[in-house]
Amino acid sequence: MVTIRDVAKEAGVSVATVSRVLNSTGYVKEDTRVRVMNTIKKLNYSPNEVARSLYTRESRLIGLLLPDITNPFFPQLARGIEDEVHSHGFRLILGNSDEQLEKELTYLQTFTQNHVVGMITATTSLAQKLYEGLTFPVVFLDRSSDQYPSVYADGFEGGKLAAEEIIKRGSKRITLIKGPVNVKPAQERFQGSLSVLSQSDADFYVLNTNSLAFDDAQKWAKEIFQKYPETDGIIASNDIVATAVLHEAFRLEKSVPDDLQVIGFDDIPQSRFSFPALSTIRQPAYEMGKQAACLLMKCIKKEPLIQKQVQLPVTFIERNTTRKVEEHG
Amino acid sequence: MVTIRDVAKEAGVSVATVSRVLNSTGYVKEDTRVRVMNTIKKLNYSPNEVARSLYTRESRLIGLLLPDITNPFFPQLARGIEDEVHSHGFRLILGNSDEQLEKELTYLQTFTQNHVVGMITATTSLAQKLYEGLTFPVVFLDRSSDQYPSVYADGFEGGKLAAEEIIKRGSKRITLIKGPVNVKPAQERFQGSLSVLSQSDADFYVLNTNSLAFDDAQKWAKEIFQKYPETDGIIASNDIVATAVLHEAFRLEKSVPDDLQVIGFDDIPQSRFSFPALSTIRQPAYEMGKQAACLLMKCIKKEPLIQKQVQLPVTFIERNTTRKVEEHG
DNA sequence: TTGAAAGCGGTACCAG
DNA sequence: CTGGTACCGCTTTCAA
Repeated sequence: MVTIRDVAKEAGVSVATVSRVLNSTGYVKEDTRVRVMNTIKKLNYSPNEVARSLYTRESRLIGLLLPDITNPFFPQLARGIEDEVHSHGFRLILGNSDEQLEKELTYLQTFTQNHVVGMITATTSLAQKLYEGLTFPVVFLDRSSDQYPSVYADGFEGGKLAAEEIIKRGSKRITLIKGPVNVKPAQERFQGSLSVLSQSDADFYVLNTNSLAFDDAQKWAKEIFQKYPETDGIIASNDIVATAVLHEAFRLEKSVPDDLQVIGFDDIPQSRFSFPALSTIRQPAYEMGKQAACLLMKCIKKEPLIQKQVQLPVTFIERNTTRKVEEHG
Repeated sequence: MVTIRDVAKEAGVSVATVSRVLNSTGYVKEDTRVRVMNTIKKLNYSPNEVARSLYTRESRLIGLLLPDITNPFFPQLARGIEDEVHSHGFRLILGNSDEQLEKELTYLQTFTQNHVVGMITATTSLAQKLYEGLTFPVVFLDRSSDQYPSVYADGFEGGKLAAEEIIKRGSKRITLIKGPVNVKPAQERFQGSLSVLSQSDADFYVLNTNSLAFDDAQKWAKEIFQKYPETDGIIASNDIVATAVLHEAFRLEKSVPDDLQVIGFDDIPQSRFSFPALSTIRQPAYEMGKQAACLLMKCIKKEPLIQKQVQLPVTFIERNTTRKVEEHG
């Protein structure tokens, strides 16, 4: 491995000088700068980030904590983040928390030990105080925080939108699936939908659930049609759950959207592929990731934050699990 | 930040001793070991990985290079890897290459500069010589290599299987979509299918393509039905492409699987959600990730490799885009 | 069984 | 403008 000392010797200068040209700090005569640059190229030298990091107490690494990369919503976030930070010369350490406090702690420690310059977290942590001792900036993604900069979609509005659209399209006996209590975005949507439903003249039934996984959702789906067979509209916690509902409806030979409307949440890439193609409330995942990364970049560069909270709009994506409504009906 | 010196002072020993208890190396009297452990806990000390890494020239980081985390096949790989390496105390630095040589190089440098202990790559790099100068072990995933340990599914066999199944189920005029030439696994499948088709009595048409993205695939799909409208069986490069084909078939009101059979490749999670549910050749992605990580762990621990090449079997997943065949027909 | 001290490969202060 | 050198926090000889 070629070190800064090798370069210095070869170029006939001191390590201090090499360091200066490397970082473009202090004064270096143009001649020597060029000479050093050449030896660097000649020796194919690239500075040891670890050594640099030890002294400066900062790496070029950024921690990214996600609930589960296998959930199709998160790769989009991750990619938005990567594209942004990569262009600033930063790289990502990735962790999956599975919404478990213990794993989250593990990664917080990893990030600290490796001198990350900042982190982005999209995981639960009802206990925000976990983040208090940290020596680097934190951005919350997909969930809001009063204390920390955060980027999130307007879940409450999304929930309202879902309820409004399903009512507007004629459902009268609506099932509202309440997501896990510890998943904050799911609760916000739930509250949004609830606020609309409670003021509407539709009957509705709230189903408590404790996960957003497909296999679990299949059970909820069965339960819904058993307990509330006359339901003609289902607002699901997310697109995965909605898809499970769709499957069960198909199995029971319910006609979607004529007898039953279904609305999801997220607009994950595969939602357009389901049958019927899923109507859903879209969160701009890639954009959210990108914005979170931008916010973090600003924190790192100590630039003032114009706004700490970035709330991105959600939109209703009309596909085929909801009925058409005549605009001038 | 509390350092090893703080612990040493507090415990009334030298830093050398603290280091010894930290790493369980050398002799330490039980009394002092306990005392040191207690102060560590009391001070909530956790060693600085960067400093450690500088001296040992090894971090606890592993590089993971993927083509694109947004492609649903890869999160599964990533998760398999993460679960395995996490249990050994390692963490991941994640990079997307987009199959671009330049980005790949960037990450190779990042990994080197950060002293990763090893890396797993699932990206193209026709230029395997890129990896030759590396000072840490490399495992190839989803593609095979003669020189490096690698984990991959049997693409050639998978291609054969797809062709056999579609023929067995009655397609006579088959379209074979040839994936991008620089994506090796796609080419292996292609060759596998080709070998079967060329020996069968089916007519077939080969469509050249240069990407595996959905939006591009929609164009190929249109092209297929234009150029070869009488086709009654399509073997797609992967599930994404197959889904695009399905969409176009639906638009043209082709009846699947009665008039047209479609087979995909990968069995990404959403394939069961498509309509009709996609028949496909399954690659055990999570398992592949896990195996690759195991292999890397062995390389890192310098344990002998029983086998350098791990080839995992592919299986035909029969769903609804292929016809049923009576077993004793 | 323990401690002193020499690095690991950079950065940055201070002197010249 | 340039060089010498003291760190950054940890590991590992070598002596005691």
